[in-house]
Amino acid sequence: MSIPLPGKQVRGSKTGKPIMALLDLIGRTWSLGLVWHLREGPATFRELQHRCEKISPTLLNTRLKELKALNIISIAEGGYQLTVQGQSLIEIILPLGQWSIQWANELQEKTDELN
Amino acid sequence: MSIPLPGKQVRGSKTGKPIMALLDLIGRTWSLGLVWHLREGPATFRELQHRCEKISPTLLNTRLKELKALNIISIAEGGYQLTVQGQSLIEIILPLGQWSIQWANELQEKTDELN
DNA sequence: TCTGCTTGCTACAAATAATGTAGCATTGGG
DNA sequence: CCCAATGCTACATTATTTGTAGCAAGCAGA
Repeated sequence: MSIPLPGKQVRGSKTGKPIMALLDLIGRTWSLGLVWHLREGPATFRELQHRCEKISPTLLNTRLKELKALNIISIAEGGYQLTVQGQSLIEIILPLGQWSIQWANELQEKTDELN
Repeated sequence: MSIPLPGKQVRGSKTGKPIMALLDLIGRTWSLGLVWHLREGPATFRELQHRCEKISPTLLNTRLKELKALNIISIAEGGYQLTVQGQSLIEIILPLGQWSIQWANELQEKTDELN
């Protein structure tokens, strides 16, 4: 799969509108999960495999390359880490943690109602 | 692919931590894109195909079912639309629009520097 | 009622992407 | 020199996505 560069054709947009490039990126297996896990701090390749619980090294490497190319993560001593841009992205996304908990609760209630 | 129900095993978490269920969902092709497009208002099946520019009806239907089951969208007269929860999700995600524009600019600058 | 259209969706084969396992090259002790 | 750990590639298997065709149902007009 080619890297979803804004300005180039991406999934969902012939003209590569930035938001569509981003949604294309995010819509790839593990890509946001990786960013999410890097929130805890820099990590080596094997550490990332561990944080993700289960991800093939093949795909991990593919995603790392994409995210690097798109300037969301970088590699340094200590391992992979979020760039400044990556951090600003994670800040937007952070509330999803809380949201998901509430969502899980309401789904639970809904299921309970049916019993 | 089974629906990523919080509490069940999902990609990235054996115990189905809500955030992992959510990231699993979001990491599926088109799923966030669909939500994004519904932001503009309710849409019929064919209208959604149109908004997405290019999505196979097979997948569209699959995603719609998932999102319905997870209570993020619902169907009514006028077509598919965001539920209250779907709306609160979109509100979190809305800033991505702005973020992506800035991101695209900075990527552009980076590329320019190399020339 | 007989078209002729639109809509929502399914079928299914072909193309692409993700997984899992094995393992190799490199680095850093001891 | 030997051992262990790390980063990563190879590659076959399996799963997901796409693309095209087309059908059943509903509706409007003649």
